[in-house]
Amino acid sequence: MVSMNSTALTKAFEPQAFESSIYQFWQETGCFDASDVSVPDQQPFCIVIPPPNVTGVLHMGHALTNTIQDILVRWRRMKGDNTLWLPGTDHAGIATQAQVEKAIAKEGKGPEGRPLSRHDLGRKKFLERTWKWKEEHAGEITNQLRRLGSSLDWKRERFTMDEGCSRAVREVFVRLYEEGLIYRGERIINWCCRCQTALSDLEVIPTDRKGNLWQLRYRIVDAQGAPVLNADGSQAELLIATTRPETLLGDTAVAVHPEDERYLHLHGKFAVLPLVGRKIPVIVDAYVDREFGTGALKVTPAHDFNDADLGKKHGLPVISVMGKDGRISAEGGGYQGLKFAEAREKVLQDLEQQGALVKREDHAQKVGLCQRCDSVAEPMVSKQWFVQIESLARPAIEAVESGKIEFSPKNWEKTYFEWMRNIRDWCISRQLWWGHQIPAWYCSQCEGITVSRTTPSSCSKCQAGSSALKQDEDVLDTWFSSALWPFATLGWPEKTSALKTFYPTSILETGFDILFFWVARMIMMGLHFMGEVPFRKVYLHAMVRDEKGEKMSKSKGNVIDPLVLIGQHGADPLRFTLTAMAGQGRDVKLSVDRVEGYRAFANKIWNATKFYLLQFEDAQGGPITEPTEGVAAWLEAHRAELSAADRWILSRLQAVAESVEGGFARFELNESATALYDFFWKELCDWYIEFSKVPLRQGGEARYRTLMVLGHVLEQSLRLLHPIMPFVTEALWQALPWKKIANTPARVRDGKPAVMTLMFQSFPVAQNSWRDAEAERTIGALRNVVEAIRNFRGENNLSPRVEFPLRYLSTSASAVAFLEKNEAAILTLARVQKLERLTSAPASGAETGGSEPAFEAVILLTDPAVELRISLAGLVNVGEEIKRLKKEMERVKDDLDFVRGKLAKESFTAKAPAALVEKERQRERELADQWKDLSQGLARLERMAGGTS
RNA sequence: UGGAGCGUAGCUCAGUGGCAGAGCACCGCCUUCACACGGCGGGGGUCGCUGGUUCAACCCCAGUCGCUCCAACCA
Repeated sequence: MVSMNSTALTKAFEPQAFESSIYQFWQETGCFDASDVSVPDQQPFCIVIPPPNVTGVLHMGHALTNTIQDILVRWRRMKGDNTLWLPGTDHAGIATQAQVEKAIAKEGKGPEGRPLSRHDLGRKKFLERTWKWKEEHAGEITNQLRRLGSSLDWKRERFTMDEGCSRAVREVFVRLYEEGLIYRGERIINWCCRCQTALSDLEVIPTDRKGNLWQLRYRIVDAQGAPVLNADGSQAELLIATTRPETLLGDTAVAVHPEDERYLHLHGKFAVLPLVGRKIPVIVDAYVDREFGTGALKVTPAHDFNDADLGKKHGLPVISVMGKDGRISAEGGGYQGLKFAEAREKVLQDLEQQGALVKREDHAQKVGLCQRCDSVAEPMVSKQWFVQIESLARPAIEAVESGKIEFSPKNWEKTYFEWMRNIRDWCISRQLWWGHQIPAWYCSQCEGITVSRTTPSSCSKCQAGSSALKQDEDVLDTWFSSALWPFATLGWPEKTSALKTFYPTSILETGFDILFFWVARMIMMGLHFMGEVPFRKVYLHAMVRDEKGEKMSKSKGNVIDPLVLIGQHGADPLRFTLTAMAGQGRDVKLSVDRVEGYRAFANKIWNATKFYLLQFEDAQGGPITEPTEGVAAWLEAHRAELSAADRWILSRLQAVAESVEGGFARFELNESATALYDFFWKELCDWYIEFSKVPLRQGGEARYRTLMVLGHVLEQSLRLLHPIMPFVTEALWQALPWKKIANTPARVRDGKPAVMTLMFQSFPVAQNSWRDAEAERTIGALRNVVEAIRNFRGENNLSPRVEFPLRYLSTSASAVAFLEKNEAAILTLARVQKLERLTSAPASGAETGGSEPAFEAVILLTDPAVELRISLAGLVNVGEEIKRLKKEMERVKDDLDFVRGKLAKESFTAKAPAALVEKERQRERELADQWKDLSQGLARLERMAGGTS
C-alpha cells in the first residue's frame, strides 16, 4: 500500500501548502496511468487532449477545457473505468516558426544590414534551432497543465512531430495520394504575403474594412475590335463597379446578368480594358447581382474566388498579376514591382487621367486577414497540394446524422452540417519549414512525382536515381497532423492494444472555434483510416471572456492569467469557478470576485473537516474506534437509532449525489457544481453541523452516532467534490481517520501496489433507501421555528447575547410532540433560554393585574402549527413591535388577497387540477387564521401602548 | 443575407406552466468554543418590448428591438 504523508491541517485553506506535493504524489505513484488492456467487465474511457501549442503558455481557454476534461476523467476513473486521458502538444507550424524567426531577427543582422532571417540560416540550421526552441519551451505548458491538476497519463505524452505521429502523417498522405484524394494543382488560394505561405480558407478571417466602390468606364468593341456604337451614334460603354481597381490588370472578362435589359445589346461584344488595352469578352451569368453597383462586374480569375469560379465556368484565361512578395508581377506591365496598395493609387490616377474613372463612393467591405499575423491575405493562383474532401466529408456527415457521434450542445450539429455540405477542397501545403515535409519528390529527369513513405531511391516514373530526386520544400498544414490525433497517438498505423482498447475514444471536448479546423477533420480521417468514428460524443464548451463579456486579448490588456489566479487562490477555486460558470450555450464571463467567492467555499470545506477532526480528538471516554464492519454498514445496521437530523442529511446526500452524477453525464457541469455548493454549505455546514453540536456535547452513544453520520457524509462529500476540486479534497481525505480502498482499479489488479488516494475511491451512487421524505419534512419544520425566532431577533436588532424564554401554544398534539422532542436543537440554534408550553392563551398583564408578562410578541407558524410567544419586557419597546407586526400583517394581507383572487375565479376552480385548488383553499384558511391572530395581537399591543404612554 | 445564442436584482449568472432564486456588492446585528475566506437577519427585480395560447406565462407560440457569435458569392 502506497500512502501519502499527511500533515496537520493549517488553520485556514492554504492551497500553496499542499497542491504541488499532492500532484507529485499522484504522478509518482502512477495514479494517472491507464492500462492498455481493461480487466473483465471494466469499461475503457478515453479522452485525447486537444494538443496545445508546444511553445504556448496556458490561457483561460486551456484552463477551461482541461478543467472540464479532468472532471470527466476523474469522475469516470472513480466509477471504476480504465481511464486514459492522453496528453500531448502540437508543433503549431506558423506560430512556432514565427517565434523562432522573431528570436533570430533580434540576434543579429544578415546581409545588407537586414535582420537575420531563416533564409540566412538555411533550412537545416533553422530546423535545428526550432527543435532546440521546442525542447526549451515544451515543458512550460505541460507543467502548467500539472498545476491545474490535470490527471493526464504523462507516460503516454505525444507530440505531433514525434516519430510515431510523423510516420502516421506520411502513411495518411501516401494512402490518400494513392487513392486520388490528394492532388497537386494550380488553383486560387489565400496567400499571406507576410507569412509567405498559402493558407486554408479557415485560416483567413473576413474582417470589416472601410473601403471604396469605384465605377470604371470600359469601351465596347465587337469581335473584330471595331467600336460598337449606341443608337445615337456615340461610343458604347460599360460602367463596372469594383472595390479593387488594381486587379484590373489581370481581368479577363466583364460580366452582366443575362436578363439585365440595360446590357442586352452588349451580349457577345467585348470590352477594352483601360490602361492595358486588352480586349476582353462581355460574359453573361446569373451570378451577377443587378442591384449592386452598376450591375456589371470585372472578372479577375487569378485574384478573386468568385471570379475564379466564373472564369472556370466560362473558360476564361487566368492572368496572375501579383507575386508572392505582395508586389505586382511582370504581367502587370508598367506597374511591376509596386506593392498592391501603391498599385491601386497609381492605377486610379492613370484611370482618372484617361477619363475612365467615373465615380468613387464609400463602401464597407470584407477583407480577409491572415489568422496569424492580421495582414491582408491575398487570393492568388498558385501550385499547391489539396485534399479532395467531398468523398471524405460524406461519411462524416452520415456519422453525425445517424447519431454515431453526438454533439453537445445539440445545435452545433446544424453548424457542422452546414459547413460539411458546402465544404471546399483543403489546401494542405504551407510554404514553411517547421512541420511535416511533404513526402513527394520531383524528378529532374522526367518531371514525374514520387510520393513515398520513405525517402525513395529512384523515381517511380522513370527509375532515375536518387540524385535526380528533390523533395517538395513545403510542409503540411498543422491541422493535417492534428486530424490524425485520436488514432496516431494510440499507435496507428501499428495495431496496438492501446488502439484496440481506447479507439473510438469516448468524448472529444474542445471549443467550438475549432469545430471545422479540427473536429470535422478528425471525424473524416478517423472514419477513413480506422473505419470507425474517432469519438462518440463531442462536447463543445463556450469561450472564456472577461467580466464585461469581451474577448480576452493581449492588445486589450484584459487577459486574466490562470496561473496568477492559481498562485493567488489555488487551482481548486479556479476550477470550481470555471465549472460553475460553464453553463451550456453561454460564454463564460470570468470575474476574479467569483474566484474569491469559491476560494471561500474551499475554506469552508477545509474548516468543516477540521471541525470533524477536532471532535474526534476531543472524544470523551477514550478514543473512538472504527466500527469493524465499516461506517456505511454501521449506519445501515443502526438506522433505527438515527435522529431526524441524521436521516435528513443522509437523505440530502443522496439527492446531491444524483444531481452531481446527472450534471456530469449531461455535460451540465454547472449543475453539479451548484448542487455541491448548496449542499455542502447550506445544508451540511449551516444546519447539520449546527444540529450535531447538541448530540456531540451530549457524549456517549449520541456522540458516537453523530460522528458516524458526520464522518460518512463528509467523506462522501469529498468524493463527490473531488472531480471538480481534486487538491483540497485529497488533502482533507488524507487527513481523515478511517479510510478504506473502496474499489479496485485496474492497476491494483495488475499486481501493482494499491495507492491510498481519494482518486480511486468509488464515486457515490444515490441510494433510494436513504431517501427520507419524513425526515426532510421534520427538519423543514425545525428550520421554520429557528428561522422565525432569528428573524424576530434580526428585525429587532437583538444581539444573540440577549437570551429570552420562548413560550408556545398549540392545539396540535403532533406539533407539541415535535417541539418537545426538538427542544435541545431549538434552544441551541435559536439561542433561546428555555422552551415552555402554554395550555391556554395568557391574558395580558393589564387585564389580569397579575404578574404575567406585560406584553408579548406573537409569531404564528403553520408548520409546525404553533403560536410562539416572546415576552418583550426589557427587550423591545412596544412601538417597534407594533411596527414589526404591521409589516407582518401587510405581508399576510398581500398573500391572502392573491390567494382569494385566484379562488374567486371560477375558471380556476373549475379547470385547475383539484389538488392545486385544494392546496390554495388550505392556504387561504391558514392565512385567514394568521390574519386574525395578528390583528388581535396588534390590538392588544396598541391598547398596551396606549396604557403605558 | 442566412443560422445560432443571449437580454432575469447594482454586477455575474441559475431557474421552473402554479406566490421570482444564488454568489458578489449593499444595509443592520454579532470576534457564539470549525470557519470574519465566518454567523444571523434585511433591502433590492414590470424576468428586453408587443401580441397570442392557457384557469394560470419569466417559462410555450408569433412578432419586435438590442447585444454577441458563426457561415456566407453582393464585386
